[in-house]
Amino acid sequence: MSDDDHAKEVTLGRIETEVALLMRLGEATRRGTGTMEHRLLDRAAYVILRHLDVAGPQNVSALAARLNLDGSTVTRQVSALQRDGLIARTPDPADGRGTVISATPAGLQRMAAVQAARTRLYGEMLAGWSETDRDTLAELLHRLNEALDARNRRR
Amino acid sequence: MSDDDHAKEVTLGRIETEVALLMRLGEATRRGTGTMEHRLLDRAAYVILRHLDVAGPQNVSALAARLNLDGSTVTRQVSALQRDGLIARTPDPADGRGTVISATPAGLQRMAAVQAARTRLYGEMLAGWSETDRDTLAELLHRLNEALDARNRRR
DNA sequence: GAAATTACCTGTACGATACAGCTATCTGGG
DNA sequence: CCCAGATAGCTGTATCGTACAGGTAATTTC
Repeated sequence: MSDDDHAKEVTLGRIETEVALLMRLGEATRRGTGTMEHRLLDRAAYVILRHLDVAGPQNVSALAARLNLDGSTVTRQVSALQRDGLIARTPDPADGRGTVISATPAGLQRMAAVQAARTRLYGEMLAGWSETDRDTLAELLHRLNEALDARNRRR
Repeated sequence: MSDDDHAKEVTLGRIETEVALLMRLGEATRRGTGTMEHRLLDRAAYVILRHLDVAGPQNVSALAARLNLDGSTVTRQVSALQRDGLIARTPDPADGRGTVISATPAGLQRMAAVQAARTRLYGEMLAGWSETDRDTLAELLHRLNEALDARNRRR
């Protein structure tokens, strides 16, 4: 193996390590913020509401596909959200089998509160960072996610 | 709010978004690689073996504290690993209550295989990236994790 | 040396998820 | 136009990772 290949290998190993660590820490953080604002919304509920916010009302299958989840999982999550009044189910006028899921104002408001709390948290954590570094992190994470997503969809 | 503050807010929001997305994609990837090498080791097993590898034999409490997990969780994970011959439990000579957990050669080898498979995966995904970008990503992720960890420990 | 603490284990519960199977509906080839 | 197959969503069931509460044994503290 050339020196270059070796360096590349090392870097990839570091990325692997850091991503694994981030997943663990992220989980722990989510759990740890138990009684706080975060707890208003469990994980899946948050991502569903978020997606409804940016992508608009849509049916269960579309949500499942977009979020890489099984349809049954989304069905249950959506049921819980409906019970709490955070989303509404309406029959799909164009397809009798379908149900269109839309976020309610209460749902969007709740989601925005959680989002704000999380953003604030990142603000505290990254207080010592330069704006450039924060920007670069956002950008590289975005590209990493694109790569991961592309790879997931390919199979 | 000044323009600068606003820009900062936007960046933090992006970071929040991307981290959330990464967690989802990471989960999906882990699940998706069902029949592959990854499956040889479920998530917690992998991190435990990894930690034993870098930090050496230690007792359950130390592992739990380091991995931000409840002691009972580690106990069970360790039991499963022991059943599979990947770790060994020995009584702590210095403390009759304690059990020292150490990775077996089989455990280390299995862990290394998973690690290699994951690293290879990152290599494929990030094939189009410059070495500089990969390096920067590793570095920024590392710093993000430090920040997250510091914040978790503070409370 | 008794009281408080600690280490680990076990029972139990919960949340998120997947897969298999069901029903209702839709769609395309004859 | 009709039926065979596909699709949308729901429900039953199983698994995994995790936490919390409670128990027992060993250790530390005063």
